[in-house]
Amino acid sequence: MKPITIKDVAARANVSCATVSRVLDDHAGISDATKARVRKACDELGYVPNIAARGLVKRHTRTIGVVVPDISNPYFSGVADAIEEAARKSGYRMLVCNSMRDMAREAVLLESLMRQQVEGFIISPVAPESQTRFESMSGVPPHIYLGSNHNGHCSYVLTDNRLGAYEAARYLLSLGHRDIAYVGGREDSETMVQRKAGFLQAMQEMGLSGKVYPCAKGDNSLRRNYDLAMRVLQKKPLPTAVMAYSDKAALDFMQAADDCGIRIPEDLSLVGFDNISFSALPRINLTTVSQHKYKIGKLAVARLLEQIQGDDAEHHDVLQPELIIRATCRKA
Amino acid sequence: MKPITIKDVAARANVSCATVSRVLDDHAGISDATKARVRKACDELGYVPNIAARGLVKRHTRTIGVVVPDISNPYFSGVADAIEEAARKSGYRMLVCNSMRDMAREAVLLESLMRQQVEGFIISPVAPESQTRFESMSGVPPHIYLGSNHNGHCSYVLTDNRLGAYEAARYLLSLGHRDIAYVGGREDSETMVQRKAGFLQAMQEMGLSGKVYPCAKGDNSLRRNYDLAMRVLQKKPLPTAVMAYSDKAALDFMQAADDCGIRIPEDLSLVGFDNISFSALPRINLTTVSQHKYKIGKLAVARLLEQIQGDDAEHHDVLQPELIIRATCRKA
DNA sequence: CTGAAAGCGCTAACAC
DNA sequence: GTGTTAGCGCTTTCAG
Repeated sequence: MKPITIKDVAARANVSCATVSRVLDDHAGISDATKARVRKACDELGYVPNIAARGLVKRHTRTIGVVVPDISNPYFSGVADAIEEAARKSGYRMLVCNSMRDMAREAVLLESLMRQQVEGFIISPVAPESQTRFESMSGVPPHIYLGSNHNGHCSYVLTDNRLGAYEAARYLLSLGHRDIAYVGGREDSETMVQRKAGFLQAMQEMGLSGKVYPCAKGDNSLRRNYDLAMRVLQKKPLPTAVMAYSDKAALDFMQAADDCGIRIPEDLSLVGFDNISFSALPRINLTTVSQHKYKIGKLAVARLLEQIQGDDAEHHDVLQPELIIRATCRKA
Repeated sequence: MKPITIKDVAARANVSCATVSRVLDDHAGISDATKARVRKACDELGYVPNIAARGLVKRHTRTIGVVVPDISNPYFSGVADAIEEAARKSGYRMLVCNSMRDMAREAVLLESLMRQQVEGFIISPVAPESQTRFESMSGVPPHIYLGSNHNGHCSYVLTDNRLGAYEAARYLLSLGHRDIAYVGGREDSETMVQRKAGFLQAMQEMGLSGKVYPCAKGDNSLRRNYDLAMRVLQKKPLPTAVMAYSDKAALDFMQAADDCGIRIPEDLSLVGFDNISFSALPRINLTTVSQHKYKIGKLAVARLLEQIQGDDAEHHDVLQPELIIRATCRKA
């Protein structure tokens, strides 16, 4: 049972392929009679147009690619959902890929997306070097960066990471904490650099020096945050508060603290970053900095579509973070 | 800057398109000299083959579709990850879609996948009626069902839902619970029917009757589980234990219990189903029934590929669930 | 209003 | 070894 093509439909409706194509594309100037005949033939045959063939001749695919470092992280799946919705509303399809924080894989994915003739893509790069690589490639289609892993000379949409971390640190400070540790994040990530800078700035303004414990470079293991937390939890004296790079890192930290019998917030205050859905869970109730996933996705699609339509201006969209105070912090 | 085609490469390397095609496809019998020349031209031009054009002539796309009801649920994103990995290892690409538990959307997605000429798909259907619909359509490619939402006359891979629920109920019973409520799930879901049956069977074997509180039909709101939990938590007397349809529902139940000041497990024991990653979080520590996401995904791909290669036998793969005892249950 | 023909980028016979 | 040709399924001139 080989696939039904436009020819089969044409034959059955006693018209030419051109006519079938026209009614399927809703062209004006077709008699109602033939229109009906063609539609009927399509139904009877169960005809499904081959979108690739169409793309070939139309020279567009109405498809965008999305590549995120970790799709099972609710932050990224939330953003991807928002992108999908916005894209669909504009008649575009979305292809999502998971780079798994691996630059080599990221490059492979990008090429794969190009082979599939995406008209553009939205990427949350593994590291700033990703951009360098893209720029060295030829024929890279329009794209928008998500987050801070780029050199600034490009279109991007991000949450003000520095500000978010700054505000979180200020909050901890206002609670009387002075010995605050920053935990998690990879040093080769620009996002990390900025969050760390916000943290350090707030500390310095108080004449304090904050300690930073980044992830070991190149360690992408699932346990990396947990292991790191364990190391920090051995310190004596224990910091009175911890700012985690992300909610995911914060949750792993919480796990480790639990396993050590260190209570949060009684013994140690904790704040995250991202406001993923699971941070609002009962018992977790993580105080965190919120990024607006929906706005980010929507804006990224809008910018990408502008770029696809020929707007070659650089757009820098910086969204404001919001401190969500829940239950993992208390007075020092 | 229009896209580079095989012609451009051919021209630059002073060969025919056919030759370029041959070296790209690693055909035997090409002189090393031309091979090198072609490769060089590709690099210099930044040529990226158009996979759609190739698919047109090869009459295959090496692509499979996956449709899940809720990609932001870690259970499904876990399965999708496993599918992607298995597919990639066999030289296939994966397209994931999110039906959002909406049958109409599910149908649209399926057609969209067919337009994209997927060679087959793996679907976790919204409801058993989905299958009826697929069967009424013509030209539907090979496919594998995930879970229980089908009539059994098809290839599927699932976890033994009845057994899983049965074992969870037995566990609760062994702890001395007698007043157990089953909460969540939609009644038009076959998965629900089976889990409910396992629960009820265990109860009946003890001469008990279990109460079941399903979600309101058609309610896909984010709050549905929470609202339902609230209703159950108003009951007097309160059941001493609750079996939730899924971990997600269990987590929402926990939230509601917290908000009511009802303690888990002190006042009420709770068990979930799925063993999503977040159930192992500190403080959550949900006792649950585990489905093996990785095995499920891998097996589904293997079966689908067999089917694509012409094996038209029906395969029914039923995986054993595993009760994961954590900290949300205690003696009645 | 509709058909014939050319061609999108690529590969697969079949020549030479 | 390599080129020529035809054609995958579709849309789009250009005629009529």
